[in-house]
Amino acid sequence: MERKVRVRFAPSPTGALHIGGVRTALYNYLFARQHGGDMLLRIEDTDSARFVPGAEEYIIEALQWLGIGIDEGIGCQPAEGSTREWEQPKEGLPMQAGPHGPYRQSERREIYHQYVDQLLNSGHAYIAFDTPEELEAKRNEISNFQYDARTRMQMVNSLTLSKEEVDARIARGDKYVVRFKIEPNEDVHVHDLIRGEVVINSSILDDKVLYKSADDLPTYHLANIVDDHLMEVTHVIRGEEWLPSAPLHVLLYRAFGWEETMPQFAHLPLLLKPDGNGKLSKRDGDRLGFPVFPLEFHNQKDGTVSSGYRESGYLPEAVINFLALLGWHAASDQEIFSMQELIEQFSLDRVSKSGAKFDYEKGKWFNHQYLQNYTGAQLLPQFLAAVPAEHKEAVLEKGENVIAHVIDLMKERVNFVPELWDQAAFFFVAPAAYDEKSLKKRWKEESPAHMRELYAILEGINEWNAETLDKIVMEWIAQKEYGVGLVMNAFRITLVGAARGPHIWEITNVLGKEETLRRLQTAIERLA
RNA sequence: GGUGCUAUCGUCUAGGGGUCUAGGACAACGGCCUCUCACGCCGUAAACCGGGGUUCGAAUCCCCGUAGCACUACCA
Repeated sequence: MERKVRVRFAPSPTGALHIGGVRTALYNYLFARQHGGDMLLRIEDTDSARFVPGAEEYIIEALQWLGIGIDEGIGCQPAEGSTREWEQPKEGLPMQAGPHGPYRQSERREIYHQYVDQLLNSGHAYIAFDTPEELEAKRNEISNFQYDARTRMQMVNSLTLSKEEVDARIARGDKYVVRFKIEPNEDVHVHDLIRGEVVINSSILDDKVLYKSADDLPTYHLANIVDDHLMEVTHVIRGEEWLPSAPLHVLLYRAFGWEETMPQFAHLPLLLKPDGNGKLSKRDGDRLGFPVFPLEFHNQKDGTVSSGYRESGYLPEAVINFLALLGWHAASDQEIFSMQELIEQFSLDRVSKSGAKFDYEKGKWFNHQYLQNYTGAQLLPQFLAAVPAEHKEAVLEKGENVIAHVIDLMKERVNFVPELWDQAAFFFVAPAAYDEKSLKKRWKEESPAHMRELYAILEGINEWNAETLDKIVMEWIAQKEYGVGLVMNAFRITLVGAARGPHIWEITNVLGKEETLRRLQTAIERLA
C-alpha cells in the first residue's frame, strides 16, 4: 500500500535555527513537494530547561523568509476558506493546524503517558529510581559504565525492587525515569536511504531513558517515535548525528508493534567548519565573520545577538541555492537552481555521504548571481537602508529614478546590496580625499593643466549628455595629442577620488554639469 | 576507550570496472575587453588517503590500515 508522503522538520526551540537545520528543513521540503506530500513542522520542546523564548517564532519566520512552506503543524496559517481544523494560538505562541495536533510536544503529555504505559505493561520498559547523582558517581567509579543488560540488575529499578517497594517509592513522590529494556546481542538493521544497510548490535545500546517523572515529559526518543507514528510520517530526513540512535528507534517501533508503518530513514551528512575540523557551530560564525543563522537572533535568555544571512544582505533564493548544493548535486553540471527546479530535480540518492565543509566564499558568489536578477528600483529600499544617516539627504535629493539607475550601474560589481554604498557613494557625495595609489599612478605633472583646459571646455557645453561630452572631449584630446588614458584617468580621480568606477560619462550624467565642474575645480585647487 | 559513518583538486562536487592523459563550480593565477576599477569572456595551475586483493582491466568492487567526523546524558 502506497502511503502519501509525509515528512517533518522537528527542531528544538533552544535558540536560533542553525544553518544546518535550515538545510535539513529544505531537503525535507523539497522531498515533500516533489512527491506531492506534506511537510510538517513539529516543535520538540521536551527539554524544558533549554527552552529559549522566541525561538519558535524565529524558526517560523526563517522558513517563511526562505520560502520553505509548511503544510501542517506549527506556524501553519489557514488558507482562504480552509475547512481544516485550526487551533488558536496558545499564550501568544504561533498558530498550529492539522488533524494530528497538538504539534508542540510539551502539549502532548497525555498522549505520551499512554504509550509509556504500553511499553511498561508489555515488559519493554521498566521504572528506574537511580538519581542523576548516583549515575554520575557510577560513571566515575566504573569506566565505560552503561545502563544496560549487563548492569541493570545491580541498579535501583523495578526489575530489582519488589512491586510493593516500587509502588511505595512512587507514592511517596520519588523521582523516577522509565527506561527502554534493550535485549542484548541482537543485530539491528537500519535501512538508510542515503547510506544503505547499517547494522548495529543491540549490546552496545544502553537502556535509554524514555520518560522522566521530574518534568512529566518524555525524552526525544520516545516522543519522536510516538509522534512520527501518530502523525503518519513516511520519511525521516534528519542529520547524521542521529544515525547512531536509529537502531534504538527501530527497536522502539518494533516494541510498539508499528514496524509495518515505520518511516524510511535518510541521514544527511553534516555541515562542517570551513577551517580545521568539526561540526559547524555558532562560534565559527563569530570567529570567521559570517552568519550561521538565517536571521539575526536576539537571545533573550543569554542576551547574545547572532548575525543572520538576511541582515547581511543575502537574498533568500541565494541561500536556498547555496544550501541545496552543500551535500546534494544534480545529475547535470547545473549549479543555479530556482526552488521549483530544485523540487523537480532533488533526489535523496544524489545526496552525498560525507560531511561538507561550509564554503562561505561560494555563498557570496551565489548571492552575486541572484543580485543581478533584480532591478535598481527593486533593490532601492535595501540600498537606502545601507546608506549612512549623514548622507541620507544627499542621496534622496537625487530622486528615486537616479538612485535606481546608480544601483543598476553598480550592482554587478558587488555581492551584496549593503556593499553598494561603498562602491557608489561618490555619485552622491564629493570625494573628501584622493586615493594615494590612484594619484601616484594616474595623476601626472601635466594633469592640473589638462584639467583646467577640460574645465573650460565642459563649462561651454550646454547639451550635457554622454554623446556630446564624449564627442567634444575626445576631439579635444585627439587634437592636442594628450592621450585619452592620461586625461580621462585624471578626470576620473577628480570626480571619484580614485581610479575606479563605471564609464566616466555615466558618472557625469548622474552628477550633472554643475557638480562635475565643482569637483573638477576642487581637485585643481587641491592637487595643483 | 567503545560503536557507527565517511574518504576525488584548497573548497563544494561529477564519476557507480574500460569512454579518466579524472569533468564542472567557487577561490587563486594569467590573458582579453578597456579612460580606471569591477563585471564578463578565455585560459593556467590544482585531486583519486596508503597497502593488499578480485579482474584482461579499478577512482569505481572486497579486505586491512590510516585519517576525519558523529554518537556514547533524566539534550535534542
